[in-house]
Amino acid sequence: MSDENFDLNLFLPYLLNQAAEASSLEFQHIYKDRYGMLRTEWRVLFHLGLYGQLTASEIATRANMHKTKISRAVQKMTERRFITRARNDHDRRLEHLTLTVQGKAAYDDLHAVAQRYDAALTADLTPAERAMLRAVLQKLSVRRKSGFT
Amino acid sequence: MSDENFDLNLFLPYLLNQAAEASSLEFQHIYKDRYGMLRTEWRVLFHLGLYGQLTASEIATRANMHKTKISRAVQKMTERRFITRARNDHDRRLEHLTLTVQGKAAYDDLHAVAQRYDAALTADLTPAERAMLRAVLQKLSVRRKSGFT
DNA sequence: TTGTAATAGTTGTTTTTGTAACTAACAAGC
DNA sequence: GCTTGTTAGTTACAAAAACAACTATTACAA
Repeated sequence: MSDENFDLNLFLPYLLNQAAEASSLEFQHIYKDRYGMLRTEWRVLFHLGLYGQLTASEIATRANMHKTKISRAVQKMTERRFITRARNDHDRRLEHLTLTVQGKAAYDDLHAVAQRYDAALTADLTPAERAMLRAVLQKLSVRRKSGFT
Repeated sequence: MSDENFDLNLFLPYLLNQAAEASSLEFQHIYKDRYGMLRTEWRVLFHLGLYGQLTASEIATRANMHKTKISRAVQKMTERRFITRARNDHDRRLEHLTLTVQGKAAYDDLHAVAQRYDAALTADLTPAERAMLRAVLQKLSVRRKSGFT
């Protein structure tokens, strides 16, 4: 139609979304089936597993998720004994989150899966391609403060 | 923690999601602000704009979206006079969708924005990097029939 | 102090999505 | 003709996300 050079599959935001969805699909099934987790919950689990004790806000900032999402995820994961919460005595607004033994076990399990999963996804890429891909994606992940028209 | 080599920002599904979200953000504001469209609606618009007359199922297949999403998007866009529907006389289950003049205008506008937007996103990539990125993302976009554990 | 603003986190309400069940139309075998 | 199965699309209900308003606590300045 109007421009033969433009194809929806070449529009980066669209293409990225397709790739993100497709590549998340199987992994999503795994954490859902094994632990009944939602995407947000899985992310919280990994943040705590990888980076240790964090507050809800810290996770929200690191993961670019709204605090209400974190709040509800933490609530559910606390009920299910994956997380323990501890008030900070010096600033009682803060709550430090940590994985329980059970939470750590779930994390270790999914962490191992994630590594293998990632390896499988990138199996047919050259090391150079892998490195480039990650570098470019990191760049694209930076939230630009708008100014586009 | 357990493996120093594994960082959440190196886990491809996560990284892809971050990049997809970040890179969609500004564009999302544009089609939402200008035409009150949702992501699904924007996608339908582009499919019809780029590929001409299609049925709902065809769009669903091409865009990897569930037919209920398409159905609702089409309904809203018909109300707003962006799309016209026409029954197929030979198979009255089918409905051919076409953009109205207004729909075409919206498409043309957003299409131009998309091109500039894409260019801006990839401005600091070399041509080789751009080509490689798109090729890899296309590969990753293919729905694999599970079989992972 | 005390009043104002800022931050952490929660709760309530509205949108949007996901899933399953449904209607209508066609196809193919008997 | 009649079943039985399949496909296109819609609708209804449940799950999840987005958004705004809220409480509680701290910071800080008049």
